[in-house]
Amino acid sequence: MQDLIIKIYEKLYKLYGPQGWWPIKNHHGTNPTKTGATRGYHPENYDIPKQRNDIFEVILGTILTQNTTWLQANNALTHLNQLNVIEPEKLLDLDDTTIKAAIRCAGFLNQKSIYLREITEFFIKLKGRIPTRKELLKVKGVGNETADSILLYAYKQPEFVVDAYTRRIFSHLKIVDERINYMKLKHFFESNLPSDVPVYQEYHALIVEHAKRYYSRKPYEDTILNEFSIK
DNA sequence: AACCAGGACGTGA
DNA sequence: TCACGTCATGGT
Repeated sequence: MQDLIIKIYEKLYKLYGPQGWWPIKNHHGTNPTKTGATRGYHPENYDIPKQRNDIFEVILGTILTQNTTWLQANNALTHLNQLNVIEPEKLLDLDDTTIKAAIRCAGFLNQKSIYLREITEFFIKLKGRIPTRKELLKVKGVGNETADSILLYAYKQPEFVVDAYTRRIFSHLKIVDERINYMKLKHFFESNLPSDVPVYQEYHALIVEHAKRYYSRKPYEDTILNEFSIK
């Protein structure tokens, strides 16, 4: 099984190459081969984010992209950037109406405006310390995937990120049950991979990239990974 | 015109 | 624990 999970990773990596997640606005690298590419990707640079505000920006992005496309989340981030509030203290100074107008394009503006405040207050209280997963899950608006995304992409901690695409692909290949819950699927990957941050970062990004192409609408016709299908 | 998008929360079995 | 409705905008 370990062999299978690694082989799928290698196949996807050869197909799409390094993805350069998580995109950062003020990073000017681009990856022109990406579908729907926006600026900010930094393939093969696993040292990003480093600055406090860049870490903060990744965290804002994890909230904003919940159940929406990255394009819309990125537009919301652009608006926040224009307001010069991709800095925790400044974001808290901004009134609710302005925040909602800025993030409106990412959907769920009422709850996300609350979530952004909650995670921002939490971030400030950390004073640079890396949060635990349990701490993150206590923050309103941070569920399993967002917590793992923050840990893996903002803080470079070896926490595998699972999303709807992950379950869709691997259950379609009959490797896992389609009703497997988040934590079991997460542990499935973590127990079948070396605990390596760049690998975790790339694997999740590659899954998203592959799923966007072949798993957005039924019937799923994945001829690329078909060779790995069990039975 | 329905369906989907890099989910989370509250509720009731 | 698990299933379900709700939250909202924008693209296909």
